[in-house]
Amino acid sequence: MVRNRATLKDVARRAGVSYQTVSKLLNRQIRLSEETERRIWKAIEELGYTPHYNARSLRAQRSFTIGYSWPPSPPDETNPILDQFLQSMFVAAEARGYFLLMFPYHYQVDKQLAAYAELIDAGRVDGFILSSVEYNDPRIRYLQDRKFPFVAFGRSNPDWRFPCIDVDGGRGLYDVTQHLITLGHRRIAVLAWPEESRVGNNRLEGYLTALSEVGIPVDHALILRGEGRLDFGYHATHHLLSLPLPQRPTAVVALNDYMAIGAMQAAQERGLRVGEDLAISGFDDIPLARYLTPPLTSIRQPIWEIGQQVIQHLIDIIETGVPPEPRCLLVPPTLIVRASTAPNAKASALSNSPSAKEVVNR
Amino acid sequence: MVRNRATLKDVARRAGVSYQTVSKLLNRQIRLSEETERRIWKAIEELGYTPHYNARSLRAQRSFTIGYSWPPSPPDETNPILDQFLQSMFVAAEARGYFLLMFPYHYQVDKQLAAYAELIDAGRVDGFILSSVEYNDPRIRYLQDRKFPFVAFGRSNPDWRFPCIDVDGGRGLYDVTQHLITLGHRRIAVLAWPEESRVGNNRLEGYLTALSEVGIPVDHALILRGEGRLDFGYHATHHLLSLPLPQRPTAVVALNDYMAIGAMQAAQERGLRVGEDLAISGFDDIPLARYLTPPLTSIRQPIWEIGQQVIQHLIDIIETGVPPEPRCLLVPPTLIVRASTAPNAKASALSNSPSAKEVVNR
DNA sequence: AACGTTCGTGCGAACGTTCGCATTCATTGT
DNA sequence: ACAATGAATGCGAACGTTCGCACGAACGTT
Repeated sequence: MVRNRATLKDVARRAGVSYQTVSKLLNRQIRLSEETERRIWKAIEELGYTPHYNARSLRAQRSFTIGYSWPPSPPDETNPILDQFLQSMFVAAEARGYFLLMFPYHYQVDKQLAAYAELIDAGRVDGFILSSVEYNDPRIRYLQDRKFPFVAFGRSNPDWRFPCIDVDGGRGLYDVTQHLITLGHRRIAVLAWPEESRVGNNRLEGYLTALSEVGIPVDHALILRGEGRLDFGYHATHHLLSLPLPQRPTAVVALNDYMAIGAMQAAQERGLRVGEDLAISGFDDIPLARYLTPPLTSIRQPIWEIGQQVIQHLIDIIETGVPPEPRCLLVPPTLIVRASTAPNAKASALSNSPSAKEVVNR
Repeated sequence: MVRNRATLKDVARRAGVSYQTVSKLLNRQIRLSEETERRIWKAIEELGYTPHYNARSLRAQRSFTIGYSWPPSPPDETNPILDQFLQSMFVAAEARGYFLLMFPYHYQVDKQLAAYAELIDAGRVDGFILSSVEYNDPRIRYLQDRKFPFVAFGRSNPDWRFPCIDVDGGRGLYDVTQHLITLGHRRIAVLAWPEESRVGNNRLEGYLTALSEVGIPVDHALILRGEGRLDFGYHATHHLLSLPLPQRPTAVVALNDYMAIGAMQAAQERGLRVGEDLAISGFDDIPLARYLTPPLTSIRQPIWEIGQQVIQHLIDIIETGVPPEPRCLLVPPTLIVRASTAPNAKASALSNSPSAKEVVNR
């Protein structure tokens, strides 16, 4: 291992100043004569000097590091936003001189909190990003208790005040439901998540609002709850399609794309043409959605933007010491209309190939 | 921010010893009288002492941190193994007291190397994990030059010597090709990657070996190369299916699941029953594979195991200073046989629902 | 009785920064 | 002409560890 590090002292010696002067120049805490400054920069250049991270952090009591941990996805699912979210966060962090530190996610609460505590006590991180936030999330309670900086991607209890950013899933569901209503649908089923799911409830609200706005009564037989897997979408849709005709839905809104795909399979097995005989929509806009037969209408979350915001916000809190406004920032998702909710047979047939053109709302 | 850190000196004072003694006890560099040791542990416990990371690293000139960066997946694809690979790596790292540091991937070579150089010079990492390694990878050259520890997930130039672990993609393709031959197929097409693709070439070899072993001549019209996208699989398969009957393939082996899905769509559009009229297989075994209609035969990479190995190996190199054996370790993937390569019509029809049972080879 | 050995513990220094205050020197106002 | 100002730089200390060596006591050996 080649360890030829140049230190501040080396630079200073070569530039003929004291090493503290160099430090201050680098931290912009001082104004030097043009001449001296040039000499110092030259020396830095020539020696290829890079400040030593641990020394700086030790003295400054700051780590320029942000901790992040997330629950692994189950073996039969892919996390559709992970890659983009992470990439967006590094880029935002790098721009301000920070890096991300990753650590394992523990489901056991005490182990989980111990992991956060250790990183804090060891001075390894200046703040955390939380995701997959649920009701009564113990991490939020803990970090608030310790007054340690964090920003959450996702909301928690409505009466808690903490810095967070979330996709307005309710808005997404409102948009797609309204879209279906405009197409003439009146009996719209929804494949939802369990009642404990905070994200699920937020989304469901948008559906209910859209219905009530135009005076369509809510039919609770059309709201089915499950674990968000493809199987559930498949079986639930079979169930819906075997309801007596007057109650049978003409459209199915799924809270994620996997359930929507299951729904499509069920419909196709029964000989229904998706988009014409039964409209189906998803959520997440996974890459595959546009390639399905027919292409799936879905809702795209502005993940890149969220990664940027979440990091900027956290660094602001770290560097100013004060959360500017601990309210939750909601960003709207985008409805992507494709053939699975086509207005009529013709549109559906035309867009049956992978190169189908898409309609993006907003 | 509550900053009530206890330091070594606090612990030492309370236990009535010098702080260096406490340090040595924690690092197991010393044997103490039972009595003293108990007092020290008690003090540590009572004060909730956690060693300060930056101080330790500064003195020890080690960061207990591993750097990792990977190319973001294009917007119309999901990285099917990212989540599991990362999770596996943190768990392995944590077990040995390390964490992972993530940083953005730059496509421009000089920027890319600058990122690696800065992390090294700043003393932020003790080693790197590389992935998406290609021929003549500049990162490998650079790190070897600097004699800085790293382990690659993936091979590079055959004549380069560096520590690496890779999935034996050739073996995977050998297995699936042989499987198809056993089912009676003789004209087996392959949807491959561009010639510059190292991974693609490794895999293709297995296909060629399997054919030559049973004396089937290679038909170059059946080897189509493209970018690994769904569209390519779709169009290539349409092309294959319009070949004159004697040259037309009865099976299509795709180098990833997305191309396989495209192939399935093309076949179905032409009214062919996948698994009966045309066998199709993929690679990666994405979660969706088992839910397709029919379920897709694919090849599963032992990602968890690779994450573990890659980290263990790197930490061994870091801690001993010597790469034990710079050869590439190849781990075999697993062939998952499903209905898309069913031996006959009956099997195919039976396994047409999401709950179809799977056959796992090896 | 004198002499190594081992055990348990302590001490001073160093890792490479940043921070606060002190110092030098030229410039300015009166 | 002299104190007061300000600009440019230097100095010592501190951050919390780990490392190498030294030291005294207890013990068995010659």
